[in-house]
Amino acid sequence: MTEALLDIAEVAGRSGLAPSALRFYEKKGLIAPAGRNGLRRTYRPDVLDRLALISCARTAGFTVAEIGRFLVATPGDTDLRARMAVKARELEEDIARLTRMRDGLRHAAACAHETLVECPDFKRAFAAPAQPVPR
Amino acid sequence: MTEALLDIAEVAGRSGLAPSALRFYEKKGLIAPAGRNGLRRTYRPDVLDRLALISCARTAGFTVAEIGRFLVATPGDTDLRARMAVKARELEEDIARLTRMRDGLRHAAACAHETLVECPDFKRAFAAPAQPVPR
DNA sequence: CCTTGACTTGAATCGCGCTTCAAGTCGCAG
DNA sequence: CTGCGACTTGAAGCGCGATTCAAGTCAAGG
Repeated sequence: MTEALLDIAEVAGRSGLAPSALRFYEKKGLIAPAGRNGLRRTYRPDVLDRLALISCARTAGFTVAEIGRFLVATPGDTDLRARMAVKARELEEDIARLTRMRDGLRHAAACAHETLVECPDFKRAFAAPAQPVPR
Repeated sequence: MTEALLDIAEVAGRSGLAPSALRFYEKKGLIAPAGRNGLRRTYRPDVLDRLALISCARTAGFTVAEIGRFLVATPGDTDLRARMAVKARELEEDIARLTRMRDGLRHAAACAHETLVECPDFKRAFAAPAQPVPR
């Protein structure tokens, strides 16, 4: 356990993130090094969990700022809990959209219309509820 | 049917996109006006379907360039079909990630740990298979 | 001690997807 | 014909999420 701390390069390697990204996240308050070895940042291993979470949230469409807010959440922060619930609902919609898109793509990879746009099945997948605008 | 064509403002209104976005998409080859009325672009009504598709694809994470490529796809373009299949598989993963994220958020909105990061249930939701790196 | 080479910093740059802006052009009502 | 106002253009700007760069600093090894 004398080697408990990870060098930034180590963290970069294991997390799959660039060192520059780690510094970027630090500047944004998402992570913090445990200390330094000379100038070199060193991290506690559990930063890897945090980074996994961050990556996941990023690819789920959260902005870095949002993630930062979530990461400092305490149980008393009902405001933030509400925001989380909202986000969960938004994710629901995103999932539905992605699912439609996936099905559309699957069909598109198989159907035989001149161009995608002419495939009625494909189009049907995107009766997007963007702006109903009846008239 | 003498009024078959839509003015750009009309299209913007019905599609929920800004006129500037329409011009932007045109520059990128995603859409084309049917003609002009003076300087004013006019569109065939079916451009709305196309725009719905585009919006959907955008929110599904496709870049404008990708969408452009998909839109000109012909049945013979096996390359592109392959790419679509790949995209469909990627979407699958995205959906899985979003689902995990949603579940994590739902839990987070309810659980009672000091900070999110300390909630083992929450963390468990993100055993991200980013970089396994066994040793 | 002096080199090596991986890190450090802040600032600049990039790619994407638009939006905004200044300046110009048109159709149409009066 | 005149003026209004909604459009046109190309170019510049913006927000985000990083990456890249130049210049500096450090620990360890020869």
